[in-house]
Amino acid sequence: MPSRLMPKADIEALFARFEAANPHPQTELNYTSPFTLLVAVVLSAQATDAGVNKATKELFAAAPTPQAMCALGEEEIRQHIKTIGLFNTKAKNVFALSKILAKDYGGTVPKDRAALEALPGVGRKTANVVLNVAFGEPTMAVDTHIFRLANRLGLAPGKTPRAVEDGLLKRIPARYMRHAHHWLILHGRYICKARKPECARCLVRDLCRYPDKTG
DNA sequence: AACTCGGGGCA
DNA sequence: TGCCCAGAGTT
Repeated sequence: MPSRLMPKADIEALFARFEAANPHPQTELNYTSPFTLLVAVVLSAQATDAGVNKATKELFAAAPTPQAMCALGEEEIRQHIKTIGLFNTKAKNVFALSKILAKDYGGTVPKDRAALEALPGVGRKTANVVLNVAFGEPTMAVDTHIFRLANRLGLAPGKTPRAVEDGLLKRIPARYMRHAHHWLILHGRYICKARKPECARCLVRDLCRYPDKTG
């Protein structure tokens, strides 16, 4: 099996291109604060982004803070997110974590991995997104897109999300860590798709270590 | 590390 | 129908 590890120089070039093409990448998830970001990511688990975007727009208009979310109540939350997958569990989790944030953290989102991962519905991936996007910490959130791209491109091949996360942290230059998550996730969503990657439109095709390039 | 959970989207 | 999705929780 040929090495699929992308050379460091190529990784530099890859992110330089992403940065040139999209200097200020933004997630498509609808959020305006650490709290709404946290909830948006919790809701996005195993759900399509279009549905989550619509649901969060409604939900956050009604309740943009933990206190407001508590006042809204679990049943009302459920009604707002009824169009996305796993809405039952997610409504329960959003209500429960809002209560915890309101009671134990004065309505703020803790800038602390252990505290975040202790919240219902929040795992390592969600905690990393919040730490990176909301608080600017150098973490890499490995979701299905990032996991796929790390292996396809050869950025940090690995069998488990944690192995990929560690590899990405080591191999991505520090100055790109702040936006790497957004660049990769948008690339995975629209170009390097799971089913039919559109290599013909790919900005970094010549750097890619994916053996089955098409298009 | 592997399995379960549990809805909608899309081929 | 069958497989996938911007995962988390449990065993």
